[in-house]
Amino acid sequence: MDTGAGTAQQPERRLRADARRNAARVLAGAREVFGESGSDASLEEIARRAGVGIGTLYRHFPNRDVLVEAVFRETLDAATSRGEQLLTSDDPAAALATWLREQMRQSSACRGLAAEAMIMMLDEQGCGSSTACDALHAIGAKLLERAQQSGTVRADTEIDDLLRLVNAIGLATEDAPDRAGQSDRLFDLMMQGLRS
Amino acid sequence: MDTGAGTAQQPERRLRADARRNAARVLAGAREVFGESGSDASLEEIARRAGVGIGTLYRHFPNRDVLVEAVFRETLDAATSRGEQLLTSDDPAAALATWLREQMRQSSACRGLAAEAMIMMLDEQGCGSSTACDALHAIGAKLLERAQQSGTVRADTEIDDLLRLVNAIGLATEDAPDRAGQSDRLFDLMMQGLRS
DNA sequence: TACTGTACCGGAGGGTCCCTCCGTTTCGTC
DNA sequence: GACGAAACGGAGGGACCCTCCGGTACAGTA
Repeated sequence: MDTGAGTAQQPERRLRADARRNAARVLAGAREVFGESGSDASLEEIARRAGVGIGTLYRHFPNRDVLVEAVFRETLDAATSRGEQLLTSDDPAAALATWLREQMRQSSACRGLAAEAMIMMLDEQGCGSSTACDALHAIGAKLLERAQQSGTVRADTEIDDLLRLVNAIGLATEDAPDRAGQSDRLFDLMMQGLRS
Repeated sequence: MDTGAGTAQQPERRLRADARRNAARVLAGAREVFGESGSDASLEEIARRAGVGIGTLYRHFPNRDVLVEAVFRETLDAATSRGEQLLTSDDPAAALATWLREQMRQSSACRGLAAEAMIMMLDEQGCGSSTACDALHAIGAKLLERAQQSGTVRADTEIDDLLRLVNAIGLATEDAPDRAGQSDRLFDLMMQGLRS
């Protein structure tokens, strides 16, 4: 989890023990509250839940986006490992499809938090400063490349587009009456379009 | 524009002249402010811009969604007429594609307001009470049906899915570095998947 | 035109949230 | 234990949401 430095993974001086503890608490509270109310949940509620003053929350996470990104980083890491695992599959097209579908499922979890966070990161200049996001992209690109080399997936596609689309589907079907069914149909449509 | 009844198009008793005037002002203000700040703009700012008390705004539009929907109704109507026009095209697949692409373009306008509004409506039970939205759906369904009958578009698709996806693309590429290019690529991918 | 009932106006007010600032507390080190 | 620095936490100013109700002005009637 690395709560050693609050926001980013810079030079990183060592934090005091209480600071480390509080950052972890805020992160846990944020995970809880975001999960309940989406990424526009009250930061004061998060601080309350974490048993921490609002000032402390702001010191560690100077704005909402930083906090969302921090909460989201674990998810990113998990997706990256999952991608690495799928890279060894002997059906590259299926591996890509599986990975993307999992991304979509994930993105509509947490009341759209994951999708929002992902799209936010995609909007910044290539994931901005987030190495976790870069890693995810790299794995995705590899999965896509393998699928393309196997000849079953269109060559003129970029992972950035696919991730964005997959997250868009997750987001747009977030509150749909038949969410699972609809997102699956849309996903299939996308995969259909992806075939070469 | 029909500001005769503020929220919906029910039995509609006649409003007093000042009430009608104020509703129109609020609507105009809302269009302005939503356009600048997206659909989570301040309602008080809208009231200020309209030169109207906040209480007046709330009487005519009891909550934010109603106001967004009212602002959005014109757009909906325009899209519906455009669809009717395209129904006479002799290339049904191209007509569908054109119409959907225009929907997408529209949906990323107004800082995502249109897409949010559309998705909101799709989430309610079949457009809820909005006849404008129902009309849009009906036209879209006809366009799709014609394209399907021409044999160039998959038969197992519903207009609801397509509208949702198209709006999702608009929404997800809203702040993208290369918005137009990216949304076009994603749209093409979708259309590719739509071919039978 | 003056009158009157009422539909409508508008803003004060209580609640929530955002974010900053700074006096106080706690940690780590000597 | 003492001390400097790091971190805490909550008060406070500003913005927003939405409701409520005293006041205003419209639209019929005489």
